[in-house]
Amino acid sequence: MKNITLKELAKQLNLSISTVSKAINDSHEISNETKQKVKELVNELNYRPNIVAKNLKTGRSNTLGLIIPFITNPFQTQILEGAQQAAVDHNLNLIFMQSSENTKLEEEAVNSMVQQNIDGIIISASANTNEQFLHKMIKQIPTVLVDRIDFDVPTHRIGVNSEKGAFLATQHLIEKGRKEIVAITGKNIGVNQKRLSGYKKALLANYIEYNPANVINVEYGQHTKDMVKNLSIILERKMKDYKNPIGILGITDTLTVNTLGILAKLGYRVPEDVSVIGFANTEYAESLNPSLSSIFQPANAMGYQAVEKLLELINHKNSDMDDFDTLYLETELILRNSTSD
Amino acid sequence: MKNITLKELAKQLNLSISTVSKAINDSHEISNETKQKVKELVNELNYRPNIVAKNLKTGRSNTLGLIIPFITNPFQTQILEGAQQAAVDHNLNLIFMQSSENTKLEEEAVNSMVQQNIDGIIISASANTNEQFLHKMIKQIPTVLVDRIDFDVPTHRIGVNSEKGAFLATQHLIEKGRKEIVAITGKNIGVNQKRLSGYKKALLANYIEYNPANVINVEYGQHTKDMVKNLSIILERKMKDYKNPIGILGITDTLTVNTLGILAKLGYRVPEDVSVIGFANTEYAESLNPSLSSIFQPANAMGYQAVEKLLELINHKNSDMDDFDTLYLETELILRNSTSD
DNA sequence: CTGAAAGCGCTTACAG
DNA sequence: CTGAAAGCGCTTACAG
Repeated sequence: MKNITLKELAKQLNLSISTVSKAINDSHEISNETKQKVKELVNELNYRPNIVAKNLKTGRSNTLGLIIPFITNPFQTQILEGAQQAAVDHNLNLIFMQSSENTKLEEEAVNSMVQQNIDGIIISASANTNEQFLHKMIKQIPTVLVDRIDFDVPTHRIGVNSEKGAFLATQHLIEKGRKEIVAITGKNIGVNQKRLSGYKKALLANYIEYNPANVINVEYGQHTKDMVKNLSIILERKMKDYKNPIGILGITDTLTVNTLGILAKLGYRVPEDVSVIGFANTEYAESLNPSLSSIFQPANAMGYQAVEKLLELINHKNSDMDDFDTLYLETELILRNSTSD
Repeated sequence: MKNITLKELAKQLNLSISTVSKAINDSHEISNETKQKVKELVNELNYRPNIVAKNLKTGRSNTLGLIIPFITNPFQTQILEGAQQAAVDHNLNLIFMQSSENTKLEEEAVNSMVQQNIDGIIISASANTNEQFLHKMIKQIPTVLVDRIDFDVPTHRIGVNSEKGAFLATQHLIEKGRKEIVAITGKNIGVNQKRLSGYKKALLANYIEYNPANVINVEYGQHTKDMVKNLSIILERKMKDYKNPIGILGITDTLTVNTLGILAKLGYRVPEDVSVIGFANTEYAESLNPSLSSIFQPANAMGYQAVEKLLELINHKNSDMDDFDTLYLETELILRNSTSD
């Protein structure tokens, strides 16, 4: 089954390749009559232009890249889903790579994508990424930051209004009469700052003094298992020092859901002893133990808009832009059993 | 920042383009001395071959496609993860599309991928796909079936030993003294047959008569919400007819996890009244309500091997093969609280 | 309105 | 061992 090419069409129609090409692309230079004839044959033979050849000619690959820490993280899966949808809508391909929260793998992912002539990259930076690296990356290839955007770099950034989400969640814990409000964060994640700031502001607004001992900072390394073990040890040690009832704010999906599992193992009752709320986008929140109150983030929309912002960047590659957008999408508080007693 | 090309290298080295190309590809025709010089400049200028041009020349896109029903389904995410890893390891790109369990979208996905000169496709067929469609697809483009493989089509298929998994899980429920063993399946999913067969064989092995009323068949359509509602109504109606304690076998991730949520809402105690085990790959099994016993499937390995089988197919495109492999990877029973009382 | 020609960046028979 | 030439399938200035 040989592929039909312009050459073949031209031959059958007794026209030149250029004319056929223009007819297919609806150029104004071509007569309607010719266009008509060409299109008929295109349909009859089911001609499909060779996109690789087109790409070579136009110098683009029509492919975008997405780099995220863990595809199996449901929140990040949703970012991917949104980005993929946007790619389809814009007739582009999307490939993704995982950094596994490892800066070295992350760098390799960027290099590999650059090497493949990817048109641009959307990145949710891994836990220990430094700004230096992102600066370098942005010079190499059009880049948009997504979700983990607390970096001072000259490009578009699409995130979530984490501060407000954290504020509302903390406020909710306080209203539920929690004597101690604990925040669980992952070391060096680009979302901590804003979320902690929301947490602190809520304390302030309720005349509660901020206590650094109430912020638990977990190594957020390569293996979730190690992280869970660490968190487990820390929680076991610290929980008894806190005044009951306790309220916990989880800073990421992974931290929040695993906190539930750990508390169950340690024998704490949720929400009676400890109520838990966190940034969590899992579809399964309803089936968790207990069903989990969460700050829902529009991950899907974030992925989608990141693609659109990236396209803006790619299309204005040459005109030097120096005003970049930072979008903060709104979160939503979804209350379930883990905070209702 | 203009890209370095072979032409540029050739000019700087006072060599022809062909020689440079051959030197870079380590052709035996080229002297070591020349290779040396070329490679030095390659490193110095950080030359990266234009993959698009290479693809045009070789007639391949070096891109594979994966079509799955729902990327947000953790099990399918793992298939994607494995496939992506394999793609990276083989220096290929992977793109994916979602069918949303909709045969029309599925067909569009295939068309779109074919149009883009994808080298081959891995597909986990959506719930109502008919064999006819797959036969047609296989003629168009190298195709490998993954996970949902109960179709009689001439190509490689990579699945899981579902029958054995279902057998062991059912056996486990029986050993736990469950008076009634209920299976929850989704209508027209390509994995039902084998799993139900394992279920039936376990009954048989324990001298329990198979009762069709114990197989709940849910519409497995586009929206999970609708599915949950349906299942909820059916369970509410049927559960009281069954003899306690009941054992439930869930045929998919989605069905199993949602069954837990529904039972909780209906006020059934798990595992006291109803114990639940199912095919489920969620990372969060530990944190479910209660922690979920499951038949773990090597989804990741399935995705990985599907890519390798697809490459076999692509590389032997011309030699007509007529013996195709069907691989059944082994499952693993992981027991947690939802079946332990 | 149509077509001949150049070129995107590479590979690979073929000649020398 | 090196190089000139053709060609992958397309687009697009340019000429007529």
